[in-house]
Amino acid sequence: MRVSKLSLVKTRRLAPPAQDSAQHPQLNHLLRALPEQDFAGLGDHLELVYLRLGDMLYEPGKPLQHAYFPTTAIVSLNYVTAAGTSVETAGVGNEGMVGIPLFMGGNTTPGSAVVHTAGYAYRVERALLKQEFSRAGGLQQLLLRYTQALVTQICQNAACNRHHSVEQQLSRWLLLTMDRIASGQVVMTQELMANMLGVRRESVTAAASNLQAAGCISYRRGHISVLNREALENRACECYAMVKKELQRLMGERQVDRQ
Amino acid sequence: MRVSKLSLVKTRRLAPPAQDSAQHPQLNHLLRALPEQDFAGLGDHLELVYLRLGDMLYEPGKPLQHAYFPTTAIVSLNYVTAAGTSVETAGVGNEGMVGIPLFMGGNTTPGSAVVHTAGYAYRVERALLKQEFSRAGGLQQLLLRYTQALVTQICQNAACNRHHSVEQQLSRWLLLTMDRIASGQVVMTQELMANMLGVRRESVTAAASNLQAAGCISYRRGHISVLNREALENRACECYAMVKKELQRLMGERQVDRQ
DNA sequence: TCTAATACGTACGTTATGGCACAGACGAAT
DNA sequence: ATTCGTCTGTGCCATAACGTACGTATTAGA
Repeated sequence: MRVSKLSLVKTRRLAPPAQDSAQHPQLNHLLRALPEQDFAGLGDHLELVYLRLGDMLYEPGKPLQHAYFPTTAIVSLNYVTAAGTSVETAGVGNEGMVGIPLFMGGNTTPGSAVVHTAGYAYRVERALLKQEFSRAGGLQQLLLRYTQALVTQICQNAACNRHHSVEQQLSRWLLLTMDRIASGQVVMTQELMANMLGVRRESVTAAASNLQAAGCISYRRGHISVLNREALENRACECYAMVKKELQRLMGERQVDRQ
Repeated sequence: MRVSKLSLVKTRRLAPPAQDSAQHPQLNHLLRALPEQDFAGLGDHLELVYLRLGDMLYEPGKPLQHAYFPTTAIVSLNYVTAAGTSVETAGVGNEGMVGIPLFMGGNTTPGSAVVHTAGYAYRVERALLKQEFSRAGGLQQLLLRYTQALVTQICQNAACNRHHSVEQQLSRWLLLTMDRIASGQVVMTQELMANMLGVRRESVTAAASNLQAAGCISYRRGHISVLNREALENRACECYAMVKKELQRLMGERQVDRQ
């Protein structure tokens, strides 16, 4: 039985790089989009944390204590089946927030949230987030909008899992991940990518090999770079574009609606 | 290319049965769970409508005009891929509501909502729902909780699509559907079920045939009955139980939280 | 520089599902 | 009762992805 290794990641727990000073809440798109008066309630309580690869931000059934707004970290929302296999239902990077159930009222989920790209995030405590959310102001509107974008991503994943090939899915996943990082290089083993996609490691190897042969990407031992973005987009299914478009529509330049 | 026929359903558009009088908003679990003072704002504006098989309650990208609270109808939330294939991302029956994007702020979705079991629903107009939602009272809490339950269902579907067999998925789908109807009999062709699950009709035939041979169900031309529920649950993946449990946890007897 | 651990490549058989084609069976309407 | 449209059963082949096994390459650290 093939079992997810996500929760077993044994990794060099690198200390956070020294340049914390380069971090700023505005690097997170949600925090940046927040009108000043709404940000005020959170600002003082934002805590900068370094998230290491493999850190589990929340576990199935356990109450969440914080909401996280990633800046350079990327977090994967996972489901693990009874048989031990896993899938990523959605990814969260600097465009979003981890901890939706906090304000939805459930406090827990049957899924888990695991860091798949180490980096920084700002976090706030559960009680404060709930309090600010209940003010029914800009924060609430923004978070609800974001939730809808997240739901779109999850739906698209469900469709993608059913109908698209591993190569298409890998392409989609790479594009979505690249959009969340500044470096232009994904640092991740094929084994971990396979866990995200819920496929065999060998299938990822084959797909990556194809993509490299086609000149879309280049990779070496735990590092992937995109060489030709357009070509990669052509090999991906429409799911990438759909998710992107919907995120743009919901979170884009549009001001928070004052209704 | 195999294409979803959901939107092409050509069906005898049966007139609604005469016993409308048997309908009542309380048949919908959300409306029933609503505290009196919260229900008051909606009550007068609820409109009873009969939903016919194949009716599309909303289409990709088109603004929703109403929210629907099914009583005897069942609605399928679908995604259609670029290639024309489809999947159900979630189903909505008397336990829920169709039209989450109304209060999430997006007004539209990239998916669609199609009636898969004809029946009744109460609906309210978009503006009214938004207004009542923004009161930040019991209705808001209830709808947010329900949204989380729905998200759970979608996530579970995503995992299920990846890892479980057609037979397991058919079993899960049947159980979820049975829970939403009073008659104990699902009225639906295998072709439509195949569209829901995003698989071939022949795969459904094979799976249904197995389940019948095992004594779990019995079926004839467009009608399926469950003979042995426990046996069917054993053949389903854990996804059914997970979704059920989470719905119970979030929406169960618990009173709306007054925080 | 060597070694061990880790990551990636490849290969072979198995299986579930898909695509397609067509036959048989049912049931509603004439 | 017959007819015709619809639904279901079955068979055949193609293929994508899986399970497993093992070999090779790269990197970190001694």
